[in-house]
Amino acid sequence: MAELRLTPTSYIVLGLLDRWGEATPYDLKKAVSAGVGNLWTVQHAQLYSEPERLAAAGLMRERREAGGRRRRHYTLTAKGRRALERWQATPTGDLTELRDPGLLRLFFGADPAVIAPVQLEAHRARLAEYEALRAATPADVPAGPRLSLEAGIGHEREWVRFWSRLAGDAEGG
Amino acid sequence: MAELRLTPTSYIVLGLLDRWGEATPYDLKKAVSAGVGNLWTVQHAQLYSEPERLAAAGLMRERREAGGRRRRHYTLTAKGRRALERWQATPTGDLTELRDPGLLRLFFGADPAVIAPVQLEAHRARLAEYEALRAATPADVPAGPRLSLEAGIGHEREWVRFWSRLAGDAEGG
DNA sequence: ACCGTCATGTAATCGGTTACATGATTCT
DNA sequence: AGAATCATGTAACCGATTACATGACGGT
Repeated sequence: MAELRLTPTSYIVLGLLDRWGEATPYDLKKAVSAGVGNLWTVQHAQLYSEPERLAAAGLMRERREAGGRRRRHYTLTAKGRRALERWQATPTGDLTELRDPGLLRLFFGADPAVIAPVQLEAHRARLAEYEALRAATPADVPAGPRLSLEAGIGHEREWVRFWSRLAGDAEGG
Repeated sequence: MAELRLTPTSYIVLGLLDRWGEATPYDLKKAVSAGVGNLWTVQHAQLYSEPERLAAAGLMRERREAGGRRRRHYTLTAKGRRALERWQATPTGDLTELRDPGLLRLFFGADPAVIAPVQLEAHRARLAEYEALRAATPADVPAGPRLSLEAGIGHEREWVRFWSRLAGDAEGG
């Protein structure tokens, strides 16, 4: 029940549990890949340690299978749900950094003609993937994931614009 | 001279040193704030430990002041410069994740009417800052930083579009 | 039978963040 | 003279990544 800092990873676990009702770390792993993973990756090892931390703080309950694999199943406690809701209701002025590996190279003097084509292709592929995902999205998925996907698409388009111009310049020059 | 993994932080240090010629950790801190910091933040404590790591691997040389503050001054070695150049010349297909705290809340069901206005204002402020920066940029800054700033502006515009729509929907609905 | 790939987890390492400190300037 | 901020570092902690393992299952 000690104090602990809640990180984005914590809220990802809390948020997923809120939807799933009950889940093992492996369920969480699958859930991450299926959704949030596009927006915020979590290493699978953390899906074992983080619920443990959260359980120690009383935000989740652990049930251990008696036989066989002895899997751990987690569920939110009321306290956990409150923490999640408080977080959802608290707007942030925090902004992400770009933290883009290609752009970092560019910043430090890499030749755009070298960087741009590879980045361009990677972003195009991702954009296509997102758009396919959107096309395949059933009507009943909640607004959150849908909007996040829209955001992702918007930014991928922006990257494609950016790197296209650089790749084009190199080619044309 | 042991093997070590070079992280983005490493390349930031190498890249800055390459421009500055020689610098103390505090110089690096100022250099980060002035430029790359907008794209990729580095905690100041790491600007003490990272050069040490790099020096141990032979990528940089350390000179210690004899008296007074006994500051450490670092310069690139030939090996360090080679590492930097190799990195610059190696395109990546690695892509960043969005990792946006506001979007994460949205994903997990936060109310856009709560999140959007605050995010919108923050992004507008940042956009204005970037545009001011661009306006004030002297003609002789190298292409790297200039292009990075362009990328930053593009993405901030995208965020403003995104959150505007959500804030507007909430208001209009 | 063998191979690959899910499924499922633990352990160790390490980079990065936070906290702690203190002298020097500048401002009121 | 005191407050606040800048300058300059060190130390401790911890979350996250990487590496290491092993059993089950589907296919050739």
